[in-house]
Amino acid sequence: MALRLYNTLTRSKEDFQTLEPGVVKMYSCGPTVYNYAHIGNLRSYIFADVLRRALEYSGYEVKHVMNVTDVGHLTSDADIGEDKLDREARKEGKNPWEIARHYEEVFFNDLKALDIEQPTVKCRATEHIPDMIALVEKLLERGHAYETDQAVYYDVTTFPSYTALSRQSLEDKITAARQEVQEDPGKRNPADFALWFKAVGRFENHIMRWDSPWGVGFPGWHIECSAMSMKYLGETLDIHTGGEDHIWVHHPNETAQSEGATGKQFVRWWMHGAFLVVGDLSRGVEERRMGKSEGNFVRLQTLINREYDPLAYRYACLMAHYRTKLKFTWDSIDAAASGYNSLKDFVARAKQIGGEEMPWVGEYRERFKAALADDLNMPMAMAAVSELVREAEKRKEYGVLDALYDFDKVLGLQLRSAAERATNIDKEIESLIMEREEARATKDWARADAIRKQLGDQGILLEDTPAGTLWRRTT
RNA sequence: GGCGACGUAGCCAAGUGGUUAAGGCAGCGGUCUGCAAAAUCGCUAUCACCAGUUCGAUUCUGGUCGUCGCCUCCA
Repeated sequence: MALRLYNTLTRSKEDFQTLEPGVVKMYSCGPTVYNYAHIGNLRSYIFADVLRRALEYSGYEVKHVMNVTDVGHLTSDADIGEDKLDREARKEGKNPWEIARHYEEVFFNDLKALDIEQPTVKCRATEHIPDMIALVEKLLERGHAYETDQAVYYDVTTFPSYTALSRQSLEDKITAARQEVQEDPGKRNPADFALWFKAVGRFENHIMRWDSPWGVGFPGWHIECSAMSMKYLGETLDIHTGGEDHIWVHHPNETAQSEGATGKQFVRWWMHGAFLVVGDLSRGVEERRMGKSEGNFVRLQTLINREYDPLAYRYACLMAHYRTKLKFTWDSIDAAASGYNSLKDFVARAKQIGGEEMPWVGEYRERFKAALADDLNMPMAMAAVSELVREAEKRKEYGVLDALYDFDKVLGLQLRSAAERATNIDKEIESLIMEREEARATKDWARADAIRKQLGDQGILLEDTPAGTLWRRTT
């Protein structure tokens, strides 16, 4: 199956092909582990996961690398500011490494709950400092970088295609827009960004620090992605994913660093996921990105506490295209939960009734694949799923599980295990159901209803259908 | 101030220069049903507004209004 994927670099959909036949080298910008990830962050990883699964579904082997930013980024612009990990560390009375490990663990647990495949390689920034230093040295050698008494900077004027991805002219940007921003007077251009910070001035007490050719300090906040992606995947990646906010700063910087060092194309497909937007959830939606200071911070755990299945959130994400912002409301997650539940109910029913796959199912297989191939149009793929289900019900031909389980390789909604869990009953319950069948045959409604009630109390719902009595666990 | 995106039914959300504008959720009415549950049928959108291009625009162009994002670490 040939995929067409939207490339931010060209702002168009292109026929996807790998550099090396059959193998996709894919890198995803991972989390900064100084706080919990919210569901907006997680949407990006669901997007990357669907992409990865679609590639695997298409027959590729995917080498997927994700970084863990445990160095901490600065809280404000440019060359000053408090390190986020340091700040959290002081607040919680732990050292930055402990903080980072905690949030990292929670993050990967969230991914697991969302049935997101683990990256082939997870790499921590703090464990790749020598790789970063080597890269900075190379950039210095090649004349892309310069040193001041505060830091080592990348000189963006040495990289002519710096704005190719962002398509924003540097002149138009406001620099030092915020009062607290203090620029290093040694910087040559406002857009120059740090490759290495020296532990001087405001950073004198920075907790995380390493030796380097430029003295004790810590790496800049873009260099890790260049160093680690090239270390594990080579100088040219097939796909690089991230949130759409990275189009203008982080990814151009990564490109400048990598291509500046190698002289080769860094990324062939840049792919960016759109934001989840949300407002004051107590009052309906005002479209606003989720943020810690916005009062709209929803974690996966928040959903779990409200008794939503994490996969209902995944389902909600699948109902919107990855390049379109998705409005999150309690109504929308309710809608997703209902839709997901009825899909699970259907597979449980189909599993019990069974049947051979009829030729008409082929049309839906084709529709699903076509939707997937068209830049991961999951809403359209999900529509094909819904219509497949409706068609099966209408025809009373339930041999559609092979197709649905096949689709689920990409959807990641755990349909097979949901069906198995829902229909798995022990001997005792089975014999009660049979007893009830006999009672119904003799119109002993009192006994039949008593058994229905008894099983209902155990979380087992019975459905009397022309095909016999079906059951499923509702808990 | 600069750049960009978006505005489709009660809610979420696809899509297209021209037969009936996907799908999900919610709602209403009917069928089926011992009960229950499910299923099924029907109903619910002049595609923000204005103008232009066109034989024809929701889809292209321009403008207006509104919303949002980026320009600063942030998915």
